[in-house]
Amino acid sequence: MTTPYSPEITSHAEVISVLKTLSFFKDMPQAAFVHFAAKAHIHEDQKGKVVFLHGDNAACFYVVINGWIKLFRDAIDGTEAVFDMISVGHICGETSIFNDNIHTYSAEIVEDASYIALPTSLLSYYIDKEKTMAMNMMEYMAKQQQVQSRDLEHSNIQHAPQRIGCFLLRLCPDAADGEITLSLPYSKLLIASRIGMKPETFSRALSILKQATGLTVKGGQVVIPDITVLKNYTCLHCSQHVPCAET
Amino acid sequence: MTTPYSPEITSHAEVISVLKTLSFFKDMPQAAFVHFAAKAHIHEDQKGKVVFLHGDNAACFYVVINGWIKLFRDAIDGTEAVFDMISVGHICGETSIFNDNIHTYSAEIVEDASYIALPTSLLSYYIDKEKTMAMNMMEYMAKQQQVQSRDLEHSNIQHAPQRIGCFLLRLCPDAADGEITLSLPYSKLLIASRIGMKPETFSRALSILKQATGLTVKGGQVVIPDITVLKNYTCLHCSQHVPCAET
DNA sequence: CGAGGGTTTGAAGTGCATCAAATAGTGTGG
DNA sequence: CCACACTATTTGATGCACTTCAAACCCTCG
Repeated sequence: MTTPYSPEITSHAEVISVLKTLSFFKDMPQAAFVHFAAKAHIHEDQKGKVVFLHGDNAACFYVVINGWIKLFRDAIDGTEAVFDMISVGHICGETSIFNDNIHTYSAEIVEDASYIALPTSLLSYYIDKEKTMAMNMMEYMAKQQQVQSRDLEHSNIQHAPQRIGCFLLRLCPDAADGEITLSLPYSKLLIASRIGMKPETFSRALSILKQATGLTVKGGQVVIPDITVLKNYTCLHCSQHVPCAET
Repeated sequence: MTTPYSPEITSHAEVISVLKTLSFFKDMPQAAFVHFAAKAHIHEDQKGKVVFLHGDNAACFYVVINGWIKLFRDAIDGTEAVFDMISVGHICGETSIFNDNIHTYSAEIVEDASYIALPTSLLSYYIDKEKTMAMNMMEYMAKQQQVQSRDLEHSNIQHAPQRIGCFLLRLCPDAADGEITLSLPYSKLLIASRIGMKPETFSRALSILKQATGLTVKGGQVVIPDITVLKNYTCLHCSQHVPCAET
C-alpha cells in the first residue's frame, strides 16, 4: 500500500524544488538547497506513524509535503494535549536546536503524509553561516508565537461553537465572500482535540453553530451560506482583526 | 512622587551594566552595548501606566529592570486576555520587528516599574549585523514558545487548584526542598487573570489547595510546608518534568 | 456481512462563572 | 488619628458550559 519513496519526489532536484517553495528557505543560496537536498530523506507514512517523541534525540527536523501531522504532549495519565496540527509547507522539530537537540513535544501522522527529514545539524550550520537562514527562522518563530497566543486567547474567551466557527473561518480563502464550500481537513475527532474539546462537545457545539449560522455539514463537506454571518457569530469577542490572521 | 529618572541608573555606563546581565545581549561586542546605551531611555512609572497598545507603531522594545508588566490583548467586549507577566531581566515588544513594526499585544505596568526603552531599529540593525544578536533572539523566542505551549497545555488539563500550585512552584528556587516561604509577586487579582481564572474562583481554588497540601497564606506570604506534597498534587497530569522547567 | 472506529444522542455530574453582598485592607483628606 | 472612599478579597447562591458515562447509530473496509 505504501511505497517507501514517493513516485513524484525521488531526486535531489525534486527535493530542491519543494524546499524552494517554503518561506523558511526564502532567499537562500543555491548551494544551500543542494546541501540540504543531499542530506534529505523522504518519508511517506500512514496514519498512526510516530515521527518523533517528546524527549527524543533530535537528529532531524521535518518539512511536511502533504497529509497532516499532529503536534502534542502526553500527560502522565495518558491524556494528550494537542497544540498544533500542521500540513503542507509547515515544519516541525526545528526548535530542538535550541534545546540541546532534544524534542520538546511529540509528532504523529494523523492523515497519511509525505515529509522530508533534514538534519538539525545542517540547520544549525546554516543559521550560523547564513544570515538569511537565521532571519527566516526568526520570522517563522514569530509567526508561530502569534498563532499560539491567539489559541490561548481563544481558549479563554470563546465558547465551543465559536471555536469551531473560528476553525472553519481559518480554512476559508483570505478574500472569501458570500457562500463557501470547504472540506474538513481531518476527522471531527481530531478537530475536537485540536481546539481543546471532547468529541461529544464538538458534536453538540457544531449543531448549535449550524442553527446559529445556517451552515450545513455532510460527510466532511461544509457549506457556509454566508461567511459574514459566520464571522459575526464567531469573532464577536476576539481582539484580532476579523477573521483571525492567516498563518 | 516619581522622579523621571532613577537615582541609580542615569548614565550610559549604568545602562550598559544592566544590559550586560541579560542573556538577550550575551556575547555582544562592547561597541554594541555602547550603541544601545546611547539610544536608551530609562522610564520609571507607576501601576496603571500603559507602555504600548496592540496596534501601536513599535519604535521601541523594552527591558524590564524591576516591577511587573502585564502583556495582554483586549477583546471587543472589554474583557482582556493576559498571556504573560514579566519582570526583571525580561523584554517585551521585540517581536514587532517581524510584524511591520506594529505591536501585536498591549503592555501595562501592574507593579511600579523601571524599564529601558531601546529602539527597535537598533535591534533590527544588530540582528542583521551581528550573528550573536540573532542567536540570542532565537534562543529567547524558543524559550518563550516553550513557556506558551506549556501554558496552553495547562489550561486544558489542570484544574484551578493545580494551576495555582504550578504558579507557586515556578516561584520556588530550582533546587528547593522541604519547607519554603515565598512572597506573591503581585496581587491575587492579577495572578488569577494571569492563569486564566476569575478572582472568586482563585480564592476558592486556593482554599482547596491549602487543604490539600497544607500550605498557608498570610498577606502575600506563602508558606509551603513540604514542596514534594505540592508537586505531587500539582504536577499529576503534566507532561513536563516535575516541576515545570524554569524560564 | 461483521468488526471496529467515528459520530451522535441522552442523562447526569463537575467545575468554573456570574451575580450579589459582606468583609478586609489601604490610602486620603479633614 | 479618624472617617471616608475605594480597592482587594472572600463567601454564598445560582446558572451555564463542558465533561463524563453510557448507549446507539453510522460508515467503511476487510
